[in-house]
Amino acid sequence: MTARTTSAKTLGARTLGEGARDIPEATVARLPVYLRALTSLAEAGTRTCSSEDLAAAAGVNSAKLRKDLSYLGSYGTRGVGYDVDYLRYQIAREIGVTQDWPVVIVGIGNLGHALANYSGFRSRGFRVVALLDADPERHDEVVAGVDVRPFDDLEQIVTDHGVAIGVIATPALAAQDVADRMVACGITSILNFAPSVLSVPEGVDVRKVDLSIELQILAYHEQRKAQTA
Amino acid sequence: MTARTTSAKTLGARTLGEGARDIPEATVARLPVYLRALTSLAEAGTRTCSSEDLAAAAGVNSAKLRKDLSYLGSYGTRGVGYDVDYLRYQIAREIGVTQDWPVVIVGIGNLGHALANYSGFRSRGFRVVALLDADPERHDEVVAGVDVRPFDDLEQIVTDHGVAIGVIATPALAAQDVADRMVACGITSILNFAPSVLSVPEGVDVRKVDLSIELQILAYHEQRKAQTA
DNA sequence: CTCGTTTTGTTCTCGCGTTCACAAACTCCT
DNA sequence: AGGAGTTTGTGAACGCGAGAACAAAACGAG
Repeated sequence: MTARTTSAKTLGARTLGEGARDIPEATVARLPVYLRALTSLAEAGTRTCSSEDLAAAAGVNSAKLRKDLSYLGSYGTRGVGYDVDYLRYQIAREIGVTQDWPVVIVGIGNLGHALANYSGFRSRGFRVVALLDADPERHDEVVAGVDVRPFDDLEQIVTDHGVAIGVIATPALAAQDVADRMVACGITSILNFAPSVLSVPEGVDVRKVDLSIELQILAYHEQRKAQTA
Repeated sequence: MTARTTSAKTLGARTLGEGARDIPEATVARLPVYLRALTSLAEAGTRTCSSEDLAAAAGVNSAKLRKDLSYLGSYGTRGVGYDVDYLRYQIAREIGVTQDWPVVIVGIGNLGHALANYSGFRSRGFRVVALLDADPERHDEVVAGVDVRPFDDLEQIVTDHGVAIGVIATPALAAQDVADRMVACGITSILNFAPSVLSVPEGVDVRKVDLSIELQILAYHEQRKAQTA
């Protein structure tokens, strides 16, 4: 009853006078893809594109794309298409990547290293303000220009920088403890790379990325292919 | 029309005399989670568990869990629950992780390192048989007990080891080329970590893991929280 | 100004996935 | 042996998302 992943249900009950549109979760998950496709088009010098073009670049159906964009508003021009830069800005604003998001990463193993160095974060407004690890031997290291600090500094860092998003890249056993500490400090969004199910209170969003699960899904389909062949 | 992610549609049209059950895609995605939960229960010494117990450990609704398991067969006992070891074996067999899956990883940057060292692969039957990189400077390195080899060795390795699954951990620009080469060598399942949309022919499964997209989804919800507050 | 062309925004329908609710089946106790 | 208590497996209802199809709107040619 506690563990809650990002769910559209709680967001549906929103009586906001202003924008008030609640975008379906499936659409939210695709907006970043559209954003990347638009960036790619802009870099190629394209000023305007049709929904067909953009859908092809994003790898989705054009009807689905138009419906997704319609949740944001009417940013296209019939008979013409979408202005690449304008649409890009609108999506970026809607997702929230026009602002700066301070992020802490806990667990500086192989994966933590990779995440800290990942350029895709910084380019989208995510700024790694701290790397934390429980192991004192790592506290001298400097990874990606940020030095590794003890896990107990979490609260200090979170309050100092106003961190709302935390990334867990620890072993499975430590993940729940880290999550609890994060929540206690005021973090309300967690990206969990540890292979464990997290329990968090209402109002905290958790997204899970599990590398081995993805491979297992592929293995299942691969096995099916082999059986019929 | 070419890019196809793992879809239940094509699997539905299957006239297999034997097991012939086509498991819904959503269920397939949860089976690895159940598998991990069962392993965890087994390590804790639990011999038997109810659907309620297992559902709690896996972080899902118990009704959903029971329905998911019912696609595999009737492996429980009413009034008692499920035998942990037995169910674990059945799920593992269904997914295909009882067998050995040779895997190649292309792109040995930070993420490639992390993937090569990830213990969760080996423990589930995935064996990294080769690490490939286009950069000649890396061909001397040994990562996770496997030495890095030139990308052109791909075909040789795939045929030698019967590799069916490939992992792409290259920059975005190289990803499509790598995918094309993989497909040409006979690889039919690709796990793509590069932030780009892959085009592959019918019959090849692609799963995408995009680190920055996950953060952007969290940012969207975080922004919504802040707006109403 | 009018007509034809292009492309968006939206409505409608269908299928999948989730959840509830309950009958069937098993155990244990008396 | 019989009944009370559990727990599974599944039928049915419901809601969300995908895709097709079309009407509304903009543009350009004549």
